[in-house]
Amino acid sequence: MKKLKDFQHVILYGLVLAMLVFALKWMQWKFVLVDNAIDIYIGAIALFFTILGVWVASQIMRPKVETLIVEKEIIVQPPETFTLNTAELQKLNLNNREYEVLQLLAKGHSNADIAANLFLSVSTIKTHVSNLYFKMDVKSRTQAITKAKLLKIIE
Amino acid sequence: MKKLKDFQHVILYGLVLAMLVFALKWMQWKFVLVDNAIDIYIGAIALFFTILGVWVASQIMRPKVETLIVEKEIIVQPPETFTLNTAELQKLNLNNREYEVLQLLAKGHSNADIAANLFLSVSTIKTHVSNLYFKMDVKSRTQAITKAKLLKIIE
DNA sequence: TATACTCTCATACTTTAGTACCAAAATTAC
DNA sequence: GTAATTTTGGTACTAAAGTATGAGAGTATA
Repeated sequence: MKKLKDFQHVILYGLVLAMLVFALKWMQWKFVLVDNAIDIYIGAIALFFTILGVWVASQIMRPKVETLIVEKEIIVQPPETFTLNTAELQKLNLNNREYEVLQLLAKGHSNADIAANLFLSVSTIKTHVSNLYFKMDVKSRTQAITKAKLLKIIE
Repeated sequence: MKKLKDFQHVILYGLVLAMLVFALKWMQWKFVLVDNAIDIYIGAIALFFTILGVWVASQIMRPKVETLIVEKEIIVQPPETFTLNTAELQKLNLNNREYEVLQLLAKGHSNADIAANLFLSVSTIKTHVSNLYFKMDVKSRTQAITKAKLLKIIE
């Protein structure tokens, strides 16, 4: 995908070449080229066109693209990095139901809410909650929530 | 800081040039150059040396360096920062005592505990707690804790 | 089969939490 | 100083939480 700019140099070069040929022709008419000087003449032509070639090359050549990677720090809020502390959870030795109840408890639900949610009676929830407190060594639901969050056994 | 490799091309070019001058000299001896053909001859020389110049330049010249900056994003984890959401706290319009009570509440204390802690009667705590619930639009201490932590108005 | 454990539910009771309403100091703002 | 707000405290009541105890049904497990 060469651009027009590249071709402009070629056209320019072509014009310069034509002008030089014309100049040469003119010189032939004006001055009699000495045979012995033909080598110098040819050499001058060669030198001139070589320099011209170099110049053309310098204009045409594609620039080399150097990729510079700049590291940019962006602070990202960790997307809820909650890692369940299974070790602590195992220590408490809660059964499935008790753990379920604990999770609902921590969400701010009442015993009645939890009972409705799990399709159980309030009595059952009370039993689970009491056992939960005993195992967690707490005396109220607020303490249970605080401790559970501290131990990272619930979100 | 040109390398030896760059000079090799110059040397090569010099050799080619010498060879061509020699070839030209030889041609002058072998064939009689027709005067009329001098233009074509000169043109050929010019064309050849131009191409040679371009080639040599392309080999020697340092390419133009265009720097392309690519930003690479690096994710940085912020180190566990609790930032009090003062905006949300102001919205709730809690007074000092209510906020104090809320903080103790969230630690799992009972009304009696809070009363003892602040040297107040349980009645006062109850009043504060009730007002607190009204302002926070909750119906129990567990909900208050959950909401307070969600809004980041307490640690 | 017996045992241990889980899960369920109930009754009776005590304690705590929460609501409603009132009111008196203390502090702050106009 | 007066008004508004905060802080305090009380009584009376209802609702919910929590304890203690017992017990039946189901499920693993030795």
